Formats: sequence, structure tokens, C-alpha cells
Amino acid sequence: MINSLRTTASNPLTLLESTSTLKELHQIHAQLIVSGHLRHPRLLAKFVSLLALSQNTPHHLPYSRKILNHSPSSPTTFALNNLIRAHSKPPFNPLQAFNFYSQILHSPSLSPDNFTFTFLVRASAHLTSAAIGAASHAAALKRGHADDPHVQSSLIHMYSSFRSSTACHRLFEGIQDPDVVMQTAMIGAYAASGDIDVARKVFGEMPHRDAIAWNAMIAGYSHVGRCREALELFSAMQGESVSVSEATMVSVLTACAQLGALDQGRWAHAYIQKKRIQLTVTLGTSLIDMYSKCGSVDRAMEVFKAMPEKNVYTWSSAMSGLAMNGAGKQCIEVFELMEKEELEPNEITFVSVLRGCSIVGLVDRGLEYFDLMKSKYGIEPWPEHYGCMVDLYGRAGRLEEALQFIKSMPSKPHSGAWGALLNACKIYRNIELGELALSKILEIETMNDGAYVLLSNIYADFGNWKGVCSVRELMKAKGVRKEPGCSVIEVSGLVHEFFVGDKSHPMYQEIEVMLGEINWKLKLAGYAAKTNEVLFDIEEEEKENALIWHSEKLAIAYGLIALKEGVTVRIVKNLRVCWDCHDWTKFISKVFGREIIVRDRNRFHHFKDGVCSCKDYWRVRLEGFNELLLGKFSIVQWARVNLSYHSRKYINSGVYLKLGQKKERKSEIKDRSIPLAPPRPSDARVPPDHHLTHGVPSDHHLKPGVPPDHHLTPEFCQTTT
DNA sequence: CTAGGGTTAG
Repeated sequence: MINSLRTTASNPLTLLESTSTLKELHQIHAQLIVSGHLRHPRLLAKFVSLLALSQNTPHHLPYSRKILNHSPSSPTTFALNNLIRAHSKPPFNPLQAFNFYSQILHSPSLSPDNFTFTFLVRASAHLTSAAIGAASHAAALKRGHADDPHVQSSLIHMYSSFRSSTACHRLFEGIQDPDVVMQTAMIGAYAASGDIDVARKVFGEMPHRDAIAWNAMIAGYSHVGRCREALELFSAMQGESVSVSEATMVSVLTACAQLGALDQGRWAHAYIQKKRIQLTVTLGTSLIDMYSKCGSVDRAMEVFKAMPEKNVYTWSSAMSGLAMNGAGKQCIEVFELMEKEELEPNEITFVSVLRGCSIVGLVDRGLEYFDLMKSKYGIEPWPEHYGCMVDLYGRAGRLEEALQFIKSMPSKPHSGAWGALLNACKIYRNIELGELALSKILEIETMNDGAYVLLSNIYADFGNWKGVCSVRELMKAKGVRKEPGCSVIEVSGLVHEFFVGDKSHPMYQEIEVMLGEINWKLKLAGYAAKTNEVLFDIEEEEKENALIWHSEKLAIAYGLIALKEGVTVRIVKNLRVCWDCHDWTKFISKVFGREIIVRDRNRFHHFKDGVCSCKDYWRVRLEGFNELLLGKFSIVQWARVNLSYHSRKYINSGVYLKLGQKKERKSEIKDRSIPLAPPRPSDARVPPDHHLTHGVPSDHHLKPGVPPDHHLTPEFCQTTT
């Protein structure tokens, strides 16, 4: 060390680049004092700046502050600018930047320059207070630096981070000749506020687009969930031979993850390797996320294990991936490993572990972590953590304790907490609590379609058709419409999209034949008998409903046609899988010897050999079945209580038992003359963003004279929460 | 001697 110092005595500052320990830093500092270097304000400034900006050595910044405060000569603007700069990005406190700014102001020989404001505005963007940001802007104006192009683009970025698109717009309009950087900042600003089409307009009108502009546009599409366009733009980018970077691939992977497009994601991974794009922590984390959300946890964990450097995002991503794929125990293991490595978990890490505990029903462990969060890490629980705890207790059937958790929340419970309770009420058939939960949710957000559907399902579980009707009435009165079910499947790189009852796929004929074959085989296996006979015996209007296939059934059937034997069928669905489809898929996995992975709104279902990875944990508990059968109730009564509407419909229709239920139910159904048809896919609020390979779905089964039964189609029994 | 825009987990 000393030797190397001597040899580089002419410029000891170059040593800083390879310095990481505090001891080495002390040695260099001592050497600079001895040699008299630090008496020169210029060199002192350089030393301080280098220290402040040295990456991956967080202890250098506080050290540089100390040197500056204790040096005999007063600091220069250059040094202070660089300290502001160092504090303009996390993990350092951006508020500190203002101390250095005021140091410039209070020093009679110094005044802030265009660099000062560029850095100060950048620091302001990381604050939560838009007022401080505006004050930085005002100061720049007052000192005559607001016209500087660097300051201007930082200002757009800052207002964008405050979600103030009007401020961005005003600023941008005032610039006569905006350059690429400002335009790119505006793309980011419009994308952040959801005006992606306006962003695209800016992008389209740019005379010159560099790689970062492309990245910003692709990221914008990914951000708002327009994944197909993100991927299209990515291929356009390659066509223009713009250089692809880490940031590009992160957005591409995010798009693949949202789509659940494993093939595309794999391709992107291979592309990264082929182009030798450096696998940074951020990129690695995106890969983990992509593989997890495409149902390929094993690959996700491979990437995770291979990463030499990880951060909280990486760990949290791995944990949440395991949790959503049903691997709760592994999720907990990863958390324990993280603790062992003495990495500091954050709020989101705890959301992930708690979900892991929830999915495998480890209530006590979850409670332990909830307490640990506060006691060991000093993290105040967010509403989301309470939501996890409600879910944890709720899924375990401990509804009262779940309610107590809601009541213990320090602030007003959010709809997610009540939603978790409502979900538990559906599983454990608790009408009173369910009604309470729904009313609370509706106080907060009136348009939550999933909440209405869940409560309606609870009523349906009890055969309470009046309740079902009243929910539908309420939805109609409030103008709430249920999101249409939609499933997608990727076949040789193309994403095929199916809506409920959708006949518009070019291969629909073949799909229908396949569905017939499936039903025939499942019948032999002891399953299909129900549905088939139902189709025979039910009334005309019901028959029409029974023929409406859920979107995942269509997608799975297509997958069986289009995918080679042995290839896993992967489905991504926008809503939750219904009970009937869940059973149907379990049977297929056994009868056809096919692995099927369904990603629904909340989690993955890995079907293999007739079993699902979710262990049916979200379903109605059936333990009481035998007891009920043996005496107290008839099977129809049992079914009324235990089965969801359309499963019960098969039984009630008299195929199995003719116990007079049918007539009674019929008349009740006739009563509910609510002409609320399921929303047409074509005018869905937000059309799901999947690759439409076959045009707009047909809606011929939704013609105006929809029978009143329509709103109780099986699809309605699927929830969106 | 310093600079602006794009990227990760619920």
C-alpha cells in the first residue's frame, strides 16, 4: 500500500478507484495531508468529489463530508456541486443535498451555477415533497439557470416523478427547440401518467431517436401493461439496429413476465447471453421475475443461485416468485437464508414471506414474521401487511382472528384487507362477515367488480338466489361490470387469446372436436358423466349456458391440439380459475398425462397427475361431507351448501337426484329478471393486452335477447379479486 | 475539473 502510494505520489487520487476499505482510505488521506496536497483547494475539491461519487463504497460519502467540514480552506462550488450530486440519488438522503446548497448560498465567495441546479433538481425528484421540488425550480429561475438544457430536462424528470404531467407539459411547451433528452424525459412523463399514446406521438415526431429514447418508449409500454406493443417496438428497434442495452432487456423481460410468455422470455434470456449484455443485479432480478411469472420457478431459482451479487429486489423477487407458485416452504427458506446473510429485508420482502406463509397455511410462522418485522427491523407494517395477515388467518379458517386483525389496523382499513376477509368468507361460507366485508369495500371503492362477484358466490353457495339477485341489482345500479374472463396460450411464439364462450379462433372447429374428445375421455375416467348428462337433461335456456366454455377450457383444448406431446400446457388467465375448471384441468392432467400450468389472477396452479400445486387450499373445505351424507342432510342440501352455483346446477338439474329442488330453484331464477348481460369482450373496459392472432372476438352468443339466466353463467362464478 | 433523459421486487 505504502509502496504503491509512493510510486503514484504524483497523483494519489487515482488510487481511490481501487480503494474499498476504510483503512486504505485513511492511508491515502494521511498521505495527501503529509504531501501537502490537501492544502490546495482544487485538489481538496477533487479528492472530496471523487470520494463522494465513488460507487459501491457507501462509507466514502460520509467521510468526504467530514473532510470538507474540517478542512482549513473553504470548499469550492465544484466540491459542493459534487456533494449535491452524490446525494441526488438513493441510497443517500436527498434532503442532505440542500445543506450543501445552502452552504453555497451562505458563502460570500460562492454562488450556485447551472451544475448546482441540475444536481439539486435531480435530488428533489427523489423527495416526496413536490413543494420542495417547486422551490428548487423557483431558485433556478431566480438565479437565471432555468434555461439551461440540463436543468430543463432534470425539471421535466422531477415533475414527472411527482406525477405532475401538467407541469411537465407546460415546461415542455415553453422550450422552443427541445432536444432528444428533453423529449425522452417527456416520453417518460407521459408514460408515468398513463398517457402512453401521447408519449408515442412525441416518440414518433422525434427527428432523432437514440437508444435511450427507444428504451423509454418500450419501458412506457411495459409500464402501462401494453406488453405486445413493447415487444413489437423492441423488434422494430432491432430492425433499426439501435444498440440494445441492459435497460432495454429489463423492459422486455417485464413485458414477457406480464404476458406470461415463457417462450418469448426464454428467447430474451438467450438474446442477453448471445449479445453478451452484462447480467447486472437489475437484469438478473428481472429474469427471476420473468421466469417466476411464467410459472418456471426452477429456472428462476437457477438464475437466483447463479447471481454473484444480489440486492433486496433480487431476494424479494425470488421469494414472491416461490410464493406465487405455491412453494411457501422454499419461500420461507430463502428468507431465512437472507437473514443468515444479514441482508436487510424491507417492507416488500415481508409482503413476500407473509404470502409464502399464507399459501401453505403456516399461521404461527406468519405471525412470528409480522412481529419480527417491527421488533428486529423497525419496520412499521403497511396496510398490505395487515392484508396478508387477514389472508393468513382467513385461509386457515380463523375468520374471527382475521377480523380482529383488521380492527387492529392503526389507520382505516383499506379495501384489500376487507377483500382478503371476503375471500375467506367465500372459502368458509360465512355470509354475515362476507356482507360486512363487501359493505366496507364498497364504502371505499364502489366499482370493485371482484368484490360483488365474491359475495354473489357466497349467496350462491347457500342457494340464496335472492341474495345473488340483489348483488346483481346493486352492480347494475352502480354501473359495475364484471371483467370478462380471458385466457391466453403461447404456441410457437404466438400468443393466442380466448374469451369466455369465444368461437372466433380460426381453429374453433378443431377446438370443439377436441373438447368433445376431452369430455369423452374424462367421462371414462369418472368425471365427464356429470357435464355430459347435464347437457342432455337441462332446459333449453340452461343448455345455452352450459355450452358456454370458460376461456381456460378453450385455451387448454387448443393447447392439446397445437402443442407437441409432452410439452407443458401453459395458460395465463386474467381472473381466478373457477372450481369446475380447476377440477376439469386436474382430470386432464391425469387422463392425458399432460402437465398444465395455469397462472390466474393471484397465483399459479401446476397440474400434474391429477393433483394441483395449490392443494385446493382456496376451495370450499369438504371435510364435513361424510358426516352430512350419513344422516343430517340429503346430498342436495349438502350440495346447496357446499357447491358453487354451476356445479350444483348439474346436480340440481335432476341428473343425479330428483328431490324437487329443481323446480324451486327454477322459479327463483325466473324471478331475477335482471337483464344484465355479461360484458362483451369487445367493449370491455380495458381490453386485456395479449397478442390477438385472430381478430376481435365474436359476440354472437351475446345477442340482445339474452335469456335472463345469462348473468349466472359459469363465468360469473369466477372472481376478479 | 462536474451535467440532463431509459431499467428490478408487493
